[in-house]
Amino acid sequence: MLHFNNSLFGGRFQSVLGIMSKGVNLRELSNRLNLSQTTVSRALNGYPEVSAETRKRVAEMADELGYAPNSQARRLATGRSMAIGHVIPRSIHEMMNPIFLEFIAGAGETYSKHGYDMIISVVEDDHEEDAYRQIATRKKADGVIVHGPAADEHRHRLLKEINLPFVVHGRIPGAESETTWVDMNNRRAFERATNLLLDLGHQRISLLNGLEHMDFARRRRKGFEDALAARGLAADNAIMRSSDMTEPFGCDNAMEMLKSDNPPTAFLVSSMISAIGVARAIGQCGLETGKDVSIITHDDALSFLPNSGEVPIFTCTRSSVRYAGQRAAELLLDIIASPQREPSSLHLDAELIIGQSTGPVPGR
Amino acid sequence: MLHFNNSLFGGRFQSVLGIMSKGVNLRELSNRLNLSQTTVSRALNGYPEVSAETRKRVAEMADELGYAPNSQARRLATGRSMAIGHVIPRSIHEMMNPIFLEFIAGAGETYSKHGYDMIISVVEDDHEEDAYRQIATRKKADGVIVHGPAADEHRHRLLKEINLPFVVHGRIPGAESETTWVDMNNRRAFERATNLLLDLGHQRISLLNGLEHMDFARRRRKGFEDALAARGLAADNAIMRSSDMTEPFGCDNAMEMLKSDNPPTAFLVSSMISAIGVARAIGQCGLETGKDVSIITHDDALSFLPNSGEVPIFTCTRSSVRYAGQRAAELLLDIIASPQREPSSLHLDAELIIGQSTGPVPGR
DNA sequence: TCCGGCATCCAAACCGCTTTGGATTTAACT
DNA sequence: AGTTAAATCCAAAGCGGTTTGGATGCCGGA
Repeated sequence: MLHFNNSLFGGRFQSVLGIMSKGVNLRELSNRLNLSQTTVSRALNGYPEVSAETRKRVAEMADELGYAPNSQARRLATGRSMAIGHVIPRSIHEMMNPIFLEFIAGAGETYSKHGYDMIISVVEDDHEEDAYRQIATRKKADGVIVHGPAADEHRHRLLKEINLPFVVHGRIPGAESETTWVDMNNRRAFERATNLLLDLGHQRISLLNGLEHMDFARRRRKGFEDALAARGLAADNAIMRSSDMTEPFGCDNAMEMLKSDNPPTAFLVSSMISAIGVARAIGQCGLETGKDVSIITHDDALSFLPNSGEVPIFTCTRSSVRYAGQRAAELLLDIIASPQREPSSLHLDAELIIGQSTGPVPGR
Repeated sequence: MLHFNNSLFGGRFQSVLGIMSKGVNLRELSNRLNLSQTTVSRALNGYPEVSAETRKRVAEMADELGYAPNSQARRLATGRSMAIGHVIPRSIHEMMNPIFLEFIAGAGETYSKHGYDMIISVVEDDHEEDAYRQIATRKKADGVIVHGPAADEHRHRLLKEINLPFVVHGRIPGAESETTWVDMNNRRAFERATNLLLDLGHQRISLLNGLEHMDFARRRRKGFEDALAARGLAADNAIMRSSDMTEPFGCDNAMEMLKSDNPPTAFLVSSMISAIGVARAIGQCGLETGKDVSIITHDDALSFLPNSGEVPIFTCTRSSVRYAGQRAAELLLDIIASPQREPSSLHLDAELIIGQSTGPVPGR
């Protein structure tokens, strides 16, 4: 009688009758084929020094036995972890924003297309540096994406020091030429948006911006101010706000301003989510969006907030972050594949799309 | 003159003057200490058969050299990948929803607290099964979380077959007792919400539900219908909709119904996002939310859509998905740590919170 | 006939860690 | 003094792949 020692199957032995597959390793596979591990490995990985016939045999047996190489072993042997890291500090993650998610989704598509894994670590703020160091020394990932660069960003220095390939989503002021990044043209987009409002006769425009210690928000503000300045106007701090881009942020501030002595006739908003809040405030004041008060928002093309249709709800500057995610991931994989060649950064342009939320300034 | 061969440093040699750390492995470390790898490994991992003094020496040298064990090697040796997988099929991910993100955020906290990595794979719909199989055979993760169970769910069978530990976010109908899950009481929550509306005199209530091939949406609908039935009322298909929970879904449908001959006086909505849409529609019809028309929504406590304050904007049933994520992750880690002991599932209760969006039916 | 070259395939080293199965030393007990 | 037990430490064998450096056999050309 046959004696089965369970441990032979690595403890994964499941049923004598069932397919007991899913447990073979390279050694067993090569034994079954009467070939060396070398040959089998090469056959499977498409190396040339293996005859077509052998390769076929190997392939067939491999999938008959349900063989798939153990990731850890392969990673150890090759020295590549085949994974990309995304570290998100608590502070960002407290306000876990959908834009991040959408970016991740895009990047994830690219990764899986290229056989890479995506690993995400949420860490305490003061452990962020640690997290990157660990990724590098423990070889957890072959590269990382840097999210949400601040105005006084420093992570890129660390990453260069520890020699961990990276791509920035956004731009690091002062380091544009020495880093690879994917960003949209924030300044230009907000400049155009502002010009549109100015053309419609609006002179008193409120800016509801993202957190201005972030680079993107600074650029947007600059675009806004540049456009005003070009027409000899100055921004009024009384109607500019900066915060996490939540719905209530939009509503509360809009409400307050609309009720003030000198209310804005238009709002330029950094996110659809807050723009929805602004629209709510306008409604609650008994006013009509696009008629009494105009709104232009930036639209990241989030999937759960579609702003499409023949005439979109919101007039907006639109740029797909998901697309940015895809491309950023591609750039990163490029860098990893050939570290010598400097891939060029990517400057995405936002479209300016006219929707229902803008109209000429009332009483003009 | 000293001749430095870069490859000696694994190519990671950076500067003769700088700390050229971050490259040592266990062997080098043990050489420096004149100890065996065994002893060093044990010292570092807290095994008892090492003297306190030695342990201290090891620890000091380790962090002087910036030693950290290579993850892949450790994983290969221990057979545990120290990672949890989340596979998200395209179809879900197309509509990459914020609820998922928030859950992930919660789970991520737990993982990092326990030294686990989180790996996310976005896959084509027809490769979902493959993805799970690969996770198991290639040992990519020690367990997975099953997201968004459908009414006719089958993934749990596969996972049991391939012996991959898992926890379900939500419940699998018919498999409640044989799987570990974390879910909120969807039926009860919607029943209570409906009762509240009925108590306020609303008789004609619209249900804007999530996709009803999903288990959670079915339960919610059941709660709604049960409450109606208990008062001898029947649900009217004309004012019930089911879809991805986007903003326009809420707005468009509410608009259509409000303009109909027999409009609802209240809406029961499955997500804040759609509820915002409903509120917009109400405003556009010149009506007032909470006075002319009532809304109760489910609130997943998404960070970018806070619905708090003294009197929250929306009356809601609230349950934090982030918390669910934390707990689901904990359960999963428990299962992995001690596979024999069946951890109990977790049934979260949603709070019913009165906000500004409900009021007695007009004209009562 | 002999040799170089090509096409195939293999044995063994290696990746960096954990862990088994002792070996050695020291302290403690008869 | 002679054993025994406890405390430390180590050599070497995995874990499951990839990759280097040949070995072997077969062919055509000189």
